[in-house]
Amino acid sequence: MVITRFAPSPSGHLHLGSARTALFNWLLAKNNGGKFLLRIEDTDKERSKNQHIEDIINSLSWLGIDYDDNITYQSKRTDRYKDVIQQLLDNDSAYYCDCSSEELDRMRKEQQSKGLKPKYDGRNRNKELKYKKGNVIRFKTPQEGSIEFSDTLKGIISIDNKELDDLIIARSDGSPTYNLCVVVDDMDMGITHIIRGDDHVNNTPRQIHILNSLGYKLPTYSHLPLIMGSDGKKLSKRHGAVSVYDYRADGILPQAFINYLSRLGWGAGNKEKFLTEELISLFTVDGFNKSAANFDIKKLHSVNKYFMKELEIDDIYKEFRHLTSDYDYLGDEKIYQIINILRGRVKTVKEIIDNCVFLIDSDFDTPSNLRNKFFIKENLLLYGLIKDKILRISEWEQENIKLMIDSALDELSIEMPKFAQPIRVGLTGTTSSPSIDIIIFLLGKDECIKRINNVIESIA
RNA sequence: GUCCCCAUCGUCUAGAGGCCUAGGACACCGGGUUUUCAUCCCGGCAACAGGGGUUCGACUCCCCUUGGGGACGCCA
Repeated sequence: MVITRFAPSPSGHLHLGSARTALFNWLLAKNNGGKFLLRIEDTDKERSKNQHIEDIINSLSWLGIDYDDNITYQSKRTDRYKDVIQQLLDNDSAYYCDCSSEELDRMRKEQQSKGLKPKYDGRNRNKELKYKKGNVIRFKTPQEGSIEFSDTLKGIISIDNKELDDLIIARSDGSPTYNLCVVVDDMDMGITHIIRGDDHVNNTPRQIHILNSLGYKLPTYSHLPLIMGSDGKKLSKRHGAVSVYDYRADGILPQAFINYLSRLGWGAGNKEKFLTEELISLFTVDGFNKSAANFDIKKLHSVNKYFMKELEIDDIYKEFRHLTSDYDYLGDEKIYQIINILRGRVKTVKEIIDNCVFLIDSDFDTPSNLRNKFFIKENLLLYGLIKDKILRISEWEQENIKLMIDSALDELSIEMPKFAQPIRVGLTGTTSSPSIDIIIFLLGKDECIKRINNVIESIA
């Protein structure tokens, strides 16, 4: 059975790149009818926060990425790690080292000044030091030959063992380090396929050496190139939001986010748009791209725009309610109406909210240039007429409002644009809005009258 | 600095030696529809980093150069 995992360290919000890693691992498991496991790498007590764990889980669940079995917490597995470290010590694959941080710093500086790659030189490797409080434990990396492993994207990667060094597997306080924990966990969890960021390529040979000395079968590796910013540089805050949380706050739909993320570094022919179910059936590691992809917010918005139109209204409603409670008093029916009318005009859910402000606030400010242009004596007749006609509508339906507008145009004998703009500005304070009949319908009779009265007053 | 990886339109990508006059999507530009704005529709601009090989034939294979990314922690 295919078993994949996502193993974040809870030191911040779920990052865009991590979300993509999670997604691909999840897709691989789903496509194969396997399992997708979640593991929290919280061995760094300083940086790990419960709040971040919660945020990561929430973000995954928002994206629709669910995990199987229970969450594994590394912080709860120290006994197991210690057993394995002892096992490595016993079979001569590890040793104690008493180098101080200062000594190591000095050593690295010296190496760098000679143009060498900074790494531990193995000075205590054969001293057979005994346990002493404050010692670290290092793994005995083979010193000769090279190590090869196969990566589904990159093919065979070969690294000279001389490039590696004896990495620390237990800190001076006895706590296990990342590379050790990863190996033990992947082994214990039965992980068969690992999809992770490119930045781990250099860890892989180290992990394989540990895996080998423990006698465990290697998983299949896929190392994805990292996601870059729009300028091809490392993705960071200055490129905009980097956490999934922020994109939700900006009104991106989870389906759109999944679609967009999946197309960064992966593809299935020319296919651009798909829902999660289809994505699962389409997904294979063969679709991975070898070169790094740049994150483009405009494309995300365009994908989101597509889903704003295509999805069920409930999918949008859900996000709408998540983002604001300002409109609760309007009632669900009205909110559905607003969403339906605005969804085809905007890129994000947040824009729906931003663009329907005129519905709650009748004291909006109309810019002076618009007032000067439209709130003039020549339009008094027009405003008076529409007020009169609105008052006389008995059944408040869109169809009747349309008929009312038609007859107003007739009586005034003017073209639609000449009529619609003054009304639009009077009712919304802007020159850009949905169709005028829809606006009148949404505002309701009383509110329309109130606003038109305000306009008439301001002219007089 | 040392090692590892990568290289098709501005961006995401299609392309597995002849199917390529290099396709699609986003962005951009132009036109149309429209009750303003947006949507929508149609059209256009636009790329195989450079140099050597291999081959009857290279975007596709090999090498070098250049450019980009990553790693080099008692972080993960």
